[in-house]
Amino acid sequence: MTVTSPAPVGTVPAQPPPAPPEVPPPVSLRERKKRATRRSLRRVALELVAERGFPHVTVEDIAATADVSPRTFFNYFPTKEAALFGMDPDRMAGLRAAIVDAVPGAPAFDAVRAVMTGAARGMAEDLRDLGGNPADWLRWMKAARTDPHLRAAQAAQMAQLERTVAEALAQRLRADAERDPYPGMLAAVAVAMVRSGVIFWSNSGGAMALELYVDRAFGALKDGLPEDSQLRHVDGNVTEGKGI
Amino acid sequence: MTVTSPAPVGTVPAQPPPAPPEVPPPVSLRERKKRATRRSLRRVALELVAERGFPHVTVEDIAATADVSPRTFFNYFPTKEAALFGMDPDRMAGLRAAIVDAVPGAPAFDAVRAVMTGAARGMAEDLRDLGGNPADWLRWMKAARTDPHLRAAQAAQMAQLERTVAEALAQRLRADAERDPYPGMLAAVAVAMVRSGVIFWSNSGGAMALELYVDRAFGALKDGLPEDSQLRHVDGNVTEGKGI
DNA sequence: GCGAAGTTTGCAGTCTGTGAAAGGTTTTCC
DNA sequence: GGAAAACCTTTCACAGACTGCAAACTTCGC
Repeated sequence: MTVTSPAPVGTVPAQPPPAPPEVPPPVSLRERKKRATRRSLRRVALELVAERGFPHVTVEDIAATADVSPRTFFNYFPTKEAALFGMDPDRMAGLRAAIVDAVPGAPAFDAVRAVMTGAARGMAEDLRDLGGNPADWLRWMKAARTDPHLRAAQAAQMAQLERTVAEALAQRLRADAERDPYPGMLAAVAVAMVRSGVIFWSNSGGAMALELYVDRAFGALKDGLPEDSQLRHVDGNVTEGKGI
Repeated sequence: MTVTSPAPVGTVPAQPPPAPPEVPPPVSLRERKKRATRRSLRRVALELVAERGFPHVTVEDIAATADVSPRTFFNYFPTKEAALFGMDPDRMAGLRAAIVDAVPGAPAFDAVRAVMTGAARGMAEDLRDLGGNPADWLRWMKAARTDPHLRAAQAAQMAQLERTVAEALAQRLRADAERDPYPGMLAAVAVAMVRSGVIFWSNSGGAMALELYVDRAFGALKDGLPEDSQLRHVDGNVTEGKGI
């Protein structure tokens, strides 16, 4: 898996990140049922929260709508919030592996950029899979930014993601995460760029693919976060003269 | 507010950020009591959690130890977590104002760097004020990074800080936070740098002032997060050859 | 088939967080 | 000074998140 060709440096635009190692065989009945249940709970949770708001949906509601007992809900998700934001463990593990192995020899920044961009695509796909129309998710994302409860929940989730990324980076760089600030900093920044991408993707009404926004955010970062990057022009609406 | 003087660019190192507008007169008895209660609750919460771990401390414990009713606890903090990590609203407002007004005309990056560095000093002072010996907080900070509960709580708190910073930046730049990604991105990155600073400050055993770590993190960021920055050498332990 | 292994469920109980109303303090204004 | 107003704390009652446990049920591997 070692790439001998000169590592592509500079912009690594949405390069199909080494597809997370597909899990090919083990799809037993049991496994399929579990996945179905998980997905069902997630879908229902999303729907109910979208229409009533987080505080007005109880776990009992979700469970009932998904036709399982409330106790089962907690077999799948540790908290009510997790049903909304939780990445499933498999995907998380895939992400981790991808960061460790992606484009060996390339700078960590570029590797993490490529991987996070790919992860963004994955998230968008998940959303699509979950059904519901785009208008729904956009409304939903807005809620996630508005409602304090949801904000907190999302933050917690992002923190977990960040930790995973940081650990993977430390491994990639053979660094001691306790002593070396670099992996943690890079992880923090990378996750921040993903969040930014998501926000502006949803603000733009999902005009372009999510991954493009995320990749752009990384680009802007690499350029030193210039106050007048192309990001300013997201929807062709060039604003200017914003002070220095 | 278009600035005509050549904007000071480059490092703006730990310039005493325009001291948050001191609240000079209104220290009525009532106000003093409230502050005492808040501080007491906070201190007790910290202590108990430090010695027993977050899940083994109930709000009832905290309230009892602080000699108030459990209901009163919730008059001060919306959640159990908030007692541990919550910045008080005054300080938050001060921060916001500082970002809007700091070093008028300077690039937003430099302004936010200066203000966040100052905020870091404030945090360190708060910790000192709260009493307990340094060893205690260091142990505490470690716990905050280790325990999943605490991590989540801290993340939620940081999200709130980030939002405040983003709004302040938008105001400073006269940007529309909905359309313009820049304030949000910069805020995300700035808060990430503060967190990094805190982490490495605590890892280093509080050797140098917290603000220095935070300022360094900003410096590293400005230099494009080079994989071999001086940050690598935090404790004189130069590690090398970390892949590209 | 059949036992092992894994899942779902009901139950009982703890803890967080909130509204409402009553009882105390502090403040404000004659 | 002293009362009325404003503000805080407390008590009570309650909804809802979450957990441990043991019984009932499915799926798996042979």
